[in-house]
Amino acid sequence: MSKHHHHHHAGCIRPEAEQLLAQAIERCRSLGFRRTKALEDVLSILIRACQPLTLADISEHQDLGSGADKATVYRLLMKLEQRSLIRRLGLHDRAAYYTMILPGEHSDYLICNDCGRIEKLDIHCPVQSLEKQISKSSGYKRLYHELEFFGQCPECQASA
Amino acid sequence: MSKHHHHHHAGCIRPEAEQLLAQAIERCRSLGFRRTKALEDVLSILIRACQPLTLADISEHQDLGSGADKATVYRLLMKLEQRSLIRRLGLHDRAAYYTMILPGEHSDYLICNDCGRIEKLDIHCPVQSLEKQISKSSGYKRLYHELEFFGQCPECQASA
DNA sequence: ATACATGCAAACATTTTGCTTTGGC
DNA sequence: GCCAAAGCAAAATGTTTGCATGTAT
Repeated sequence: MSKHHHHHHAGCIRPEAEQLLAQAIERCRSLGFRRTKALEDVLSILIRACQPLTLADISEHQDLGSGADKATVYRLLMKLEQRSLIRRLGLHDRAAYYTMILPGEHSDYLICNDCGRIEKLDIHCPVQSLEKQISKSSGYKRLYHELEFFGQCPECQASA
Repeated sequence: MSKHHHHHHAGCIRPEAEQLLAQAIERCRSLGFRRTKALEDVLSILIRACQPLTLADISEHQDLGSGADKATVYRLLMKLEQRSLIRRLGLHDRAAYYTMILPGEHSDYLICNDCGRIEKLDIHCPVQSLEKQISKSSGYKRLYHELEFFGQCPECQASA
């Protein structure tokens, strides 16, 4: 039972959240989404969260004022992912994680194998430049990458 | 239905497979594993596979001569992972993937978002050196990383 | 009015566990 | 003979779908 704790830090401070939300909604509208409470809530939660969230995280989130059903949230996430507004990450938990795709923001993560804690890494990612090169040599298009570091966090070292 | 095809390439050529297998078994023995057919089969399959395999891939593999039960294979994989003989990867499929940890072999992957094809990348990974640095600044121990590139493979581009 | 979006429940896929039996040591 | 490992079956977890209803446009 050491794994898969969800650490719900209160969302980080994002002064431009309102603005990002408005933009995201606008983007959705132009893609043909209807403006529903569930959509606004899901976008808002994802934008304010400074870490990837699971379907359960979102559909049980206190800010989901609409109390939208898990299936509804799921379908929204699918659609948002297809339209490249969000990205699905595989972070080794059994569940998939979702995170907002924000212009100019790329994140790599540091994950504790014991407690499941996920930390955003503040590093200059050296992989970006590789992408073009790989795209060219492989013929793959629309390339992006995920880089995750796994290990044992200090607290888990102490309690082990 | 475009995702999650499993591409069972015949295992790549690995001339030293026999040797690696013998070593792995020896390692297991020294860790207290009993020498069972299921263990030998699972190790053999993982060593000969040149790509990560899911639990289903392994427990339905033709080389699993013993016909070991899925639960048995699962428990073996758990144990092998705990003892760091294999590594579990999250490659975005719903299922977890497993791959042998071989000395001096680190792999990064290129994965098609449409058909699920997984290709091992033959690149000089620029992240290795970051690990020490991150370990130092974060306090995490036993660090390793996963780097995956996702995109749309040429075939899926054609059929899209 | 029409389609898209939702809620609820059920189906699926995969992982994980319980318990009895088998077999390595 | 003892205890780890295997087999079988069932539970648990998370994802996905079907269908009737509600609602944004």
